[in-house]
Amino acid sequence: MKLDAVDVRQAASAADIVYEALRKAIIEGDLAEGENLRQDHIAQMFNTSRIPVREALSRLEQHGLITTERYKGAVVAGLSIEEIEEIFEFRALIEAEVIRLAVPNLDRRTLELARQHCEEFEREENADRWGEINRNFHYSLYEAARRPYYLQIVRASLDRIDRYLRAQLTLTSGVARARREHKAILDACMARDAERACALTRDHILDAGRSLTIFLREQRG
Amino acid sequence: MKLDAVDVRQAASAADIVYEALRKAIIEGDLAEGENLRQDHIAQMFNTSRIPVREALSRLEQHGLITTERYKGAVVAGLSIEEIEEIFEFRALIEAEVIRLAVPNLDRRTLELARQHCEEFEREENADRWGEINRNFHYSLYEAARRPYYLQIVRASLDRIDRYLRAQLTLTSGVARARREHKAILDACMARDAERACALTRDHILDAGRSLTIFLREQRG
DNA sequence: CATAGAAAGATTGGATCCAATATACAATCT
DNA sequence: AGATTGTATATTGGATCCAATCTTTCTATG
Repeated sequence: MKLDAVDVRQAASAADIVYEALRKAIIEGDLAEGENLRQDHIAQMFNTSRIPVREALSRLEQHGLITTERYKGAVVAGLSIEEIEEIFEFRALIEAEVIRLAVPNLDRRTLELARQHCEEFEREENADRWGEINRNFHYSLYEAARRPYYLQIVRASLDRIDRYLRAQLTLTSGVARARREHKAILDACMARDAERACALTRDHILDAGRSLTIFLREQRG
Repeated sequence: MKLDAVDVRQAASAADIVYEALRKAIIEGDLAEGENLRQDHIAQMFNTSRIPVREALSRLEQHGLITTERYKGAVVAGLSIEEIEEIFEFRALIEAEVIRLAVPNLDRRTLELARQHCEEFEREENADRWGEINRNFHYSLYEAARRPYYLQIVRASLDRIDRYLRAQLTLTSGVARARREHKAILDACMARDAERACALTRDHILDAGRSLTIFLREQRG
């Protein structure tokens, strides 16, 4: 018998589907911050009842992507500049450490994959895809750290600020710098220089954070 | 008009109450790992319907305190020794950094509060209370870092391993060492020595982790 | 006796219904 | 007119009901 068996136990529930769709929409900035999320409205969009929607909203709230008030409903969470700064600082700490732990475990295959993502990020001209490719590049390296708990936290913290990071890439012409920095990080990884990869990752994130907050301070007044 | 107004908006919903109760029970080890959590059963215990229970369970799952399988239900999550080691390593990284950031902001009042928690931890003989006092001591210092996002992560990661930490304190006579280490950390804070407080906190957590994993390896075979 | 398969019971996921609360707006009073 | 109260509507939180799935038990059969 030849077929791609999938684990039925993890088939997506309605709540899973709604959650993933909303998460993606918020991360990619398709839902503006402050926008109301009406249970009924969303339920109709997905051809389901409000129950799975409520579960999805509950999960989003736990991850800080929306805020809810009793009897008032959910709105897409916005972050103050201070909060954004804090999350970038946090990411710099964690992701630098993750890279340090990853370098000794990098094999030829993983490095080749990372190189491909890096090149794709260099070539890609469609700004809408930068966020995703950027994520793929970093994750392909992070995986080698073999630290599922760290990675879960990294993912959650990246989710919170991904919208802003995408804005930073497109609106402040941060791509050019990101491209250079990615190459430098990849180089350090290929040279098995954990300390250098760690320091470069840290600076990469802090640079992006600084550039973003400068931009936001101008924009928000 | 003279009355103590409370903000009605943050009155607890049924789901909040169930969530907090289950969280506490899991953290404190009153619910054994692997134990089934039947929606109906819990609903009856709290005199409510299954809907708020389901929301509470969903939140617990997001925080990793339980695992659920579709149509099968929820069980209290257990951690492998490797997972426990990873979380301790992670905590050492974060909490050390938090203390470093906190020290410059420590005022007389905060230090006095921390000193009281420290003394309480020294005096307390009831092992059931060590976990909570330990938490209070560390948190009273961490607050001064003024990093809400970091603290949220710290809380979540501590929640995951609190059961085991409590076991470590009582079963491996880790209290004596914890008491010494707390005093050393407090001393460093009072001396405004951020680097020393940082290093001591790091060692404090790694020590506890090592002691715990040794114990668990014996116990679990 | 062991085992495959069917039937029954238990449990979860989702839909629908009801109650509690918030918001918007009209009515009333000064 | 402006402020205040009452009312209608919209929306959420929770209860109840139904369908899908899992688990257990029972039975027939070799």
